[in-house]
Amino acid sequence: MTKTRAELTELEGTILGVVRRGGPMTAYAVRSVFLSSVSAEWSGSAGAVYPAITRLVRAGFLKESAVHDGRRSKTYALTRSGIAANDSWICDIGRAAGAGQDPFRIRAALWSLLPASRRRAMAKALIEEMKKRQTAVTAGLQNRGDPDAIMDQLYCMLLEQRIGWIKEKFS
Amino acid sequence: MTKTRAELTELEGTILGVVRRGGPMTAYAVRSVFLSSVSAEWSGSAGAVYPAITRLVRAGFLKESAVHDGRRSKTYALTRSGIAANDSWICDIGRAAGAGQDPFRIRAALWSLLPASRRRAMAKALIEEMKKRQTAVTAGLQNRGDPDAIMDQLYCMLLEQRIGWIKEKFS
DNA sequence: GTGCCCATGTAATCTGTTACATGATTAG
DNA sequence: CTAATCATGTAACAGATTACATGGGCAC
Repeated sequence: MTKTRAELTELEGTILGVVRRGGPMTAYAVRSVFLSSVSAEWSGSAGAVYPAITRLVRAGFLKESAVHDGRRSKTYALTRSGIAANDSWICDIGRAAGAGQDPFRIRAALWSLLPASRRRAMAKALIEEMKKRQTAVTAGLQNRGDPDAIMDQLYCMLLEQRIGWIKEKFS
Repeated sequence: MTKTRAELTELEGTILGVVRRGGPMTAYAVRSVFLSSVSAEWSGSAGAVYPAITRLVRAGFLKESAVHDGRRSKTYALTRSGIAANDSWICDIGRAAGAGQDPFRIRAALWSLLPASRRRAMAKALIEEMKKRQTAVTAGLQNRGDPDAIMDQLYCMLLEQRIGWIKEKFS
């Protein structure tokens, strides 16, 4: 009886998704996706990714793939049960309907407490930052053969809606 | 020299915000806010809230308030520096512009991998769940003198946008 | 008086972060 | 050859979760 956790963490599920979409790849490549992504908010730290992959291998969801690149790298791919596990993870309605610990919403609820001048300054700076990120994401969408396309598109929509909301409320 | 962390965690900042808006209150009352909130996604676990409040007291951001309720409860309120700390936390542009580890976006990026029938079933169930949450949040907005109003409103907007997006993409 | 909610806390565990350590391979 | 990048990992630490432990006050 191997002790098995009931559900994948968000990081584990995301790693499976990245490998599934990106084809057989190394742990390092998975990290790079996180490190370079504008909208996937993980540090991509080795201390998280390597242990997570170890867990996924032990659980039988990832296996070392035959594909190698001449380096000393290990390349991973999803197993059958890895695909099944990822399927039910992406179909987890309860989690998909939530917004996580959204740092924008949590703050927005408190902005009314600020003095008007500071609130206006904050709104202006925030809109600028959001537009900058939209630009960065849009540029990324054009340059790449893009695995992150949908996530980035949704992030852009989110930013668009929020910029509108801030303008309406704090201007 | 007391060792002081540079920035508040999301939980710490949120606790300060809850106490600031809700007036002097007990740790238990803070937990109840998290436990009952549809849109603030924390477990409200004692093991997170009590230690966090202890840290905030030690940092000088919360103090035991004079207000008591006849029980053995301790009631907390923000200090001057607690208000200042919360102000700069809610004005943290870098974090406010992000969307956190949004469980919807991460999954949406992978739904194209599902067989069409399963995808349609998932889309239908998800829309239902989202509508249910909208109803719950809307009901809450009417019943209460509401501290969570803005956060819940933004959650509703988010759900509205996503329901539209799912319908457009997966129907 | 007994069950339920108020109220506070701790212990074990898990996951993720930062920072460090190491070495292979390739581009200039 | 040497610097940058590829590549893998560990150690110390922080923060959150679940589950447990405890006890006071109130309603029936």
